[in-house]
Amino acid sequence: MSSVSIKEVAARAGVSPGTVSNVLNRPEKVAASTRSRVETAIRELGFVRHGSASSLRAGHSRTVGLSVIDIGNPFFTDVAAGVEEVASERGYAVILGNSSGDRLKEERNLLVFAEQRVRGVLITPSGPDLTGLGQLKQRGINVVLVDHPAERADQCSVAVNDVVGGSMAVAHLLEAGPARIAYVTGPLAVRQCADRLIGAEQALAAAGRDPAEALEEIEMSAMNARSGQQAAEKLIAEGRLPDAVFCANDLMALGMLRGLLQAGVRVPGDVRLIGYDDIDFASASAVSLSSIRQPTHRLGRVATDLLLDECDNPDSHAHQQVTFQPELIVRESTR
Amino acid sequence: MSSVSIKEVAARAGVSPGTVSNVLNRPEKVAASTRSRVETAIRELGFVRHGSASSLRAGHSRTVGLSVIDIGNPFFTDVAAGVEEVASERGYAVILGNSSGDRLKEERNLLVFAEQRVRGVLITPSGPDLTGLGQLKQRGINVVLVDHPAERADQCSVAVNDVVGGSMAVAHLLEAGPARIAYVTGPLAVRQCADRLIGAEQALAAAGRDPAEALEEIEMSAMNARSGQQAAEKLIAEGRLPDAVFCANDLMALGMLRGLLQAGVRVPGDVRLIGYDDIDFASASAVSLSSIRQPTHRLGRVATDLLLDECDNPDSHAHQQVTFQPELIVRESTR
DNA sequence: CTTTGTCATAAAAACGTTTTACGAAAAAGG
DNA sequence: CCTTTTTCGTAAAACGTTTTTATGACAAAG
Repeated sequence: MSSVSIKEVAARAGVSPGTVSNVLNRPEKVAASTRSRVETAIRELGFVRHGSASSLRAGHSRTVGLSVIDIGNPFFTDVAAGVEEVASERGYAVILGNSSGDRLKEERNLLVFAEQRVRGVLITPSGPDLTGLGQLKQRGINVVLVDHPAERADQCSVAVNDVVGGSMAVAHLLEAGPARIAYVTGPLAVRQCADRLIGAEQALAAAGRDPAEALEEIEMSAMNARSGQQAAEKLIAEGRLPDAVFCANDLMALGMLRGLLQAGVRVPGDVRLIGYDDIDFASASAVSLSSIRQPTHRLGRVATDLLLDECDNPDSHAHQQVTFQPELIVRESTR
Repeated sequence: MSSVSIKEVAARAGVSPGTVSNVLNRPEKVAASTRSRVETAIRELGFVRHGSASSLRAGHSRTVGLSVIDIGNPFFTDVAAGVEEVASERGYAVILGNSSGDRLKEERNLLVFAEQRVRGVLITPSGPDLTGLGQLKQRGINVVLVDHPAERADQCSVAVNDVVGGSMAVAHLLEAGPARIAYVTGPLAVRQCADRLIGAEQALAAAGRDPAEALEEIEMSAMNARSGQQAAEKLIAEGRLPDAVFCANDLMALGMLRGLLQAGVRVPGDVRLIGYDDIDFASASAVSLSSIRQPTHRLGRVATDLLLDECDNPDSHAHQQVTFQPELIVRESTR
């Protein structure tokens, strides 16, 4: 109720409102004695700056929007944690939006962000169509793509090379000798899934094998543990187990692991298994899971650094498309 | 850049700015013909309401703050997903803060919320000291406690009965006959951990056993898979394995499971194991984990419903302290 | 002792909405 | 046909900041 304004602070400190604003925003512009007088007044009155008034007048807020595909996936959770860290350090608030892979929901999120006049948006697009983002940029809202390389040089992006990751995974599976491999994936319309497949095929080709023959694709609609287990049941029902399985993410790999073990298939004895993302639970499962590690937390941090740099230094800012390299983590499931 | 204001919409529709505002906020107050004229003008110009200006004048924003203890824990992730769903449905934006169990960080979050003049705050307090929340309420910001029962009747809260949950877990472990049980927990200063211990002791007492003798407490500083595995190593090093282990959350239980299996201890053969939270990964692990399920998603949804009801109907709103009951989920690890 | 320049502060005008008080026109009532 | 009520719109005043321009004091320069 009792909202104390800059005016009351000014009155108590015996200065004008403008001076209080200067203390808040350009402390160096005001004499040390007045400054400390104002500061104690602020403390005594428990004044908190009114963000809306501030951003209305200043023309920009101290918030960023974060739109992710699935907040339930540890991958995105780690990214979000990194984003929150940096934003918080630099005095920005994070507005969270969960698109659930739904284009409509994603657009609703962007509308909310626009209404809040966020300073910038961090987004993992749910699909290949980025028109909505162009509109944001027209409105002066900066955009950084997360886990999605920018096609054009006029914007920042952070991503991890999924082709390389897919290649690493399959090359590792082939180390044990020629093998028939199943690639269990989410929708191939999802860029990450498609890129990992390309990498897998490259690795097979490099080993002198024909992908069409040595690689079986199993495309599921969801990318969670349940769908991984369903894929396992399908493989078992068909009766011809592959020598190795590469899952497009760890959630699916964990489901696959469970399905295989339940059916009495030994991992890695009968089937070698590798996942993707290296989520915490990958190492905690009973047969610890080999995986492709992505620098998730760092992804979030760097994306936010880029975004806030763009916001705070619009002139000197140079757009960057950062690509990280994934890392192979070998554990029991492929030993 | 091109920020179109309500004025330009008004000009194009041939009405006054006030009328546009009415179309936006009280559509029933304006004649159908003018309304549609205004609406097409809005569409044609791509007008988006300026949230800051709106909340400055109206005195309240359409945002809520969410402060959680660990966004990396699937428990909180599920809660957050529920919160985001409801908020989004009702046109509110969610500002996310991660306290990491750090009191200072939590206060910084609350300050940010206050600056943004959020309509309300959803918070899982990181400790027993709730003074910071009192200040918020003085400022007219509604507060709903999440996973923490309110002590006083003047505010809303949603929680799950942790005493009952702890009791359920241990009673279930005792079904197989008298057993020596280890309770592997996070800091007992955390209410949830302490309550689950109380429940555990009650269950033992009800079975006619002396808790001091039949229950060993192992208190770890963190509540993740790593600390669970450390606890397992400690138990094994000491050489006297309990008959059953109750872990204060599933992350610790998964670590415990891994530690035990690696040492050749059979689960549930040698040691029966139960966790808490029933996170997705509990059922996906190779020896699927018995657990105490909490309605996490629902917790988030109900909390947000209560908060927004309090915001939108301050007069008719009746404070509620909702307590859910947990549910025992039996899987392989205790069969 | 004047003039010039510097600097801290004051005063006032924005920012884009919502809201209040009020008028005009239309509908209802006699 | 004249009142009374109702409906629909307008104009203008907020909301709490930031920012620009103006002002006055005081020091340095002449």
